[in-house]
Order: sequence, then C-alpha cells, then structure tokens
Amino acid sequence: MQITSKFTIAVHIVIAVDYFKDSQKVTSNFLAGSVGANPVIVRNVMGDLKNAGIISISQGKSGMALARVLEDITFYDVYRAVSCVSDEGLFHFHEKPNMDCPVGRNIHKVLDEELLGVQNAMEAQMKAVKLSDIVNKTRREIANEVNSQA
Amino acid sequence: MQITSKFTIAVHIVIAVDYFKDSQKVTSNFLAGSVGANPVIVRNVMGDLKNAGIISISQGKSGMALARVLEDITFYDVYRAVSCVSDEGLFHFHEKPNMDCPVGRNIHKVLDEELLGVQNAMEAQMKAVKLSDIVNKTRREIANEVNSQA
DNA sequence: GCCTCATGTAATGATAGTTATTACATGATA
DNA sequence: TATCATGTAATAACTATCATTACATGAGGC
Repeated sequence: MQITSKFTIAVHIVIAVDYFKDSQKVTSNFLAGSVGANPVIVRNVMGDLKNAGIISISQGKSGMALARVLEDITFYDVYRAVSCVSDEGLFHFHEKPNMDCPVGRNIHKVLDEELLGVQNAMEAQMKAVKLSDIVNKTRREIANEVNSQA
Repeated sequence: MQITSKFTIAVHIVIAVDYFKDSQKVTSNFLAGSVGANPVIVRNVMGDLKNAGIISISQGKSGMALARVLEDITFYDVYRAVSCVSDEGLFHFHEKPNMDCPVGRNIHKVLDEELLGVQNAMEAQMKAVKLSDIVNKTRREIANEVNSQA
C-alpha cells in the first residue's frame, strides 16, 4: 500500500509555482514537464489545490500563483486537498465480522479508537511540515548545486 | 488509499487466539468464521504472524497459540508481519521528475526526509499500542455486554 | 502405522484504484 | 475575435486487494 503520487506531485507543483513565479509563465504543460507526468494529471491536481484555496489559476500572462503565503500551507493542507486517504479512514476494516462471535461483535468498539489515534499521529506530523521550509530547502539545494559546479 | 484489511484481520486473529484459547480449538476455519473472511486469507495472515514469531501453529488439539506474551506484541509488530506498506515507503513518489529542471532535479533531496518523518510518526504511534491493552479492552467490552443484558 | 483433518500454497477471477492518454468544450485574455 | 490554457469526459493499461476452488503436505490422534 502506498499513498498516491498525487500528493508528491501536488507538493512539487506548489514548490514550482513559487520557484518560477518571476521567470516563467507557469502552466499545466510547463508543470507536467517538470513533474514528468501527464498534463491532465497535473490539471486535476491543480484543480484540487485551487478548490482547497492553496493556489489561484489564471489563464493570462500571470499563470498560476499561490493563494496563500507559504508559511500558511502545510503537508496536511496538501494531503487533504488531494484526498489521499479514504473518508472511511486510513485502515481498511474487514467488512463482515461475525456478530454471533463475541470478538467479532466487539472488534470495532475495541479497535476504532486506537486506529484513529495512529491516523491522527500521522496527520499531526503532516501539520508540522510547512511548505515555506520546504521551499527554502529547495532554494538552498539549488544554490549548492551552482556552488559545487564553480 | 487505505491500509489493507490484512492488518485488522491479523489483530482480530491475535485477539481471538487469546480469547478462545481455553474453550475452543482455534483453526483457520474457526477464525475465518469469526472474522467473516475466506479461510485462505486467514491462513495467509496466520502464516505471516507465524513467520514474525507472533503465533505458533500446531495441527493437533492445541491448535494455534501465541508465541509471545501479549505485552510484547504491538500494533507495529503486526503491521510489519503483514507487510502493510511498500518497502519503497508510505508515499508513492512520482517516478520521472525532470532532471533538467532545478526543482525536479532536487525534489527527492528536498522531500524524502520529511516524508520519512511522517511515516515514522505513524509507526511510532503503532509501537505504542500493546495487544495486551487491546485484549483487556475486548474482555471488558464482552463483560459489559453480559451485564447490560441482565 | 494409518486416517483424518488442518495447514500451506498455487491458480484464477472479480473488483477497485492509480496513472496515462486522447479528445473536446469552455472561457479568459491579449 | 483568435488564441491558448483550463476543465472534464471517456477509455485503457496496470496493479493491488480479496475471494474462491483445488490439492499437496504433514502432524496428531487412534
């Protein structure tokens, strides 16, 4: 099991929208080139990010732009935007526990709270990662590249 | 995306093996009845739990038994036993970021550490949940049932 | 020592989710 | 108004999950 690549694509998009904002017209085709995925996939993710209020989309010269400052965007916001995890929860429960069995009859009452706790721990960590830090890290890495070449 | 039901099935199995150890011969068919899943699925999960050293399997009268005390089994042990998450990691990365793009070229360097941090947070919470607590909770719930009926 | 029965495993199929792709309608902006 | 980007529908390939049938293997009970 893995969380769909729509999540890393979405983060990639946010980084690129910020990074190229002064040098490029950022369109779905341009982003698809950077991400290495199909433009339709990118447009769908763009739509998710727009609906979540993370980016704004214009067809004009300005192209895409961030709708909020990077400090106010976390991994969790992006993760929610692209619906990585089913509304049923992170864990898929077996669907037909036997109600005539004392264990089967109580299995949800016994596990649901702890399973939600695990999901909450994951999501809390996602809330702790700010896109501003990610973008700063990206700029540092790119700057380092140039320095090592010189 | 959801974590396979093999995880909740495996936890169900551990609970049932302990709960019925004095009253029933616990076999894959019996467990399949309690879980409400196919006996082959149950046998596969049993095999995973055996390989992880969590249960021992005998064909004789004794049936299945725990190979360790419940205090020494956590959600994480069960989660590892049934291989819920790809070895590649919890997050599926888009596979062809553009190496000619400064963002695409550095996206792994920028994200891998934080993504692993999220996965670690989830797994740390799983390590904090002991099956002994889960089994005790199960026994309490079943006891409550009887009391409410009376 | 043989018989029974549970486990282990292979093979197949149904279903659903993910990603890619073509195609086209819509709508904003230059 | 022409252009070009977005939005979206439809289809397909691929993979993962779960169910199911079938059968070989092997351990325990008698």
